Amino acid sequence: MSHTLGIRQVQKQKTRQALLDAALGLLEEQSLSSLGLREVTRAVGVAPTAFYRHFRSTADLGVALVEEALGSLHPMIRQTVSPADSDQRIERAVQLIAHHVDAYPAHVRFLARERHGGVQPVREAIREQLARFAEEVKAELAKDPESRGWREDDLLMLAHLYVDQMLVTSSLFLEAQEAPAEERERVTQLATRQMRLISVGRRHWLG
Amino acid sequence: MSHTLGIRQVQKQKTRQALLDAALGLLEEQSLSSLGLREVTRAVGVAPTAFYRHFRSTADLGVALVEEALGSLHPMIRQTVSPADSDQRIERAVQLIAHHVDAYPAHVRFLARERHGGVQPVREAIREQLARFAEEVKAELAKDPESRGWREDDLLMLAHLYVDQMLVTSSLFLEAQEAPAEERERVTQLATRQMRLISVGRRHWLG
DNA sequence: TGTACATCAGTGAACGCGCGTTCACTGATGTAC
DNA sequence: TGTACATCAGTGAACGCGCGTTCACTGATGTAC
Repeated sequence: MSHTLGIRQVQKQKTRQALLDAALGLLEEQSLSSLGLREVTRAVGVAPTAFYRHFRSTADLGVALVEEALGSLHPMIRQTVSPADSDQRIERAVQLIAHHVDAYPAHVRFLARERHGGVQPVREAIREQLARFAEEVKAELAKDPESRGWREDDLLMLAHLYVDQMLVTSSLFLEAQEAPAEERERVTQLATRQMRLISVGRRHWLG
Repeated sequence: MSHTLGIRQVQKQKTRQALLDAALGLLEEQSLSSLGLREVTRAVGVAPTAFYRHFRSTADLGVALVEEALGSLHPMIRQTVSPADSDQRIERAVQLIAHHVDAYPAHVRFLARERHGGVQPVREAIREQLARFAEEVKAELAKDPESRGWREDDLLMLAHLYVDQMLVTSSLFLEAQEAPAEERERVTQLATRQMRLISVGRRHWLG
């Protein structure tokens, strides 16, 4: 006996998703703190007042976008960082990032923009998600034999370094999105070597 | 025979600076893309139309703020990164960053916010300044005996890694600005160890 | 199955408000002689 | 030094416009019997 949503619920979810999609599109060229509620409803084709049936404010919508952009990414990150030969793991990670930026450029741009943006609840939501990523990366790194003898806080420090580096790399791919393949390859090489340098540091960290 | 500015020029510069200062203050709690021209002039106490005597638009004012925030920092960076014992250099850099964030928190916040913000000319201005920093850091690193045998593009890759790491560290100090000394010390330790790990990677990069 | 009532997603008019920009202006400062 | 004119930073009124929010509403969907 499966629980199906009623017609009303289904339609409501559709409208909500349309508002999120429209907002994300509009945010390619501005920040959340200047996004207008009427702008969003106009893009969807509903009355301005319909907005309030789904979100309290554009800040509230922003928090929902953070969940949409990062919530489903945890399993992927875990798998990407799971133990393997160092160079393999790095190649895997860089490919994952390149692919993800290609598939969801607007989400990536939104995160880069609002991580330090003008809307406090959204900054906070992103900060929380990134902290979760760091914890998850730490847990995977801890499985490596290489991590024997490491202090807990040093492992977390390293995990944050990797997470930040992934975000830097995402921004680079995003900027190179419209560029010729040659430029994109240059970014791939740069990102790979930066990750490698960090991994070399990791290998020689103790003693 | 020194050239002194006339009364008119001096007064104009004062008003211009007041506009920049007021804007920077208002930007602590919002992004440039939502900053209003009238908001700024109201904070200064001049008529809205006076704004146009100094800037074409708030985007134009933003570009001026980038220059103010980063333009004078080049000599300091150069000196901080100039050759020295690795641990000394890292300590110097972290102290410089902590001190700079304390002295100019609004400028630092502005840069973090607008680096990926919604105003294209401002993003571009920040990008250019950061590329200059990376080139300057690269030039200092090249002086180290440790850099023998390094390819030019690997040196620049490393320089970018250090510059990005400085920005990450600035954001951490900014978030910890109101926090107790204990938390600030924790940030100092974290930043120091991250820089050290990168430096260890550098030392073992070749071979 | 049919009926009577409740729910609630989306509507549309209305509001007061602050916005960016235009324009002709004023009066202190600067300059030429 | 004094006079006559030019410059130009800042003014203040006016404009049309889009904003967020309120409110009572409509009519399709849901529920109880």
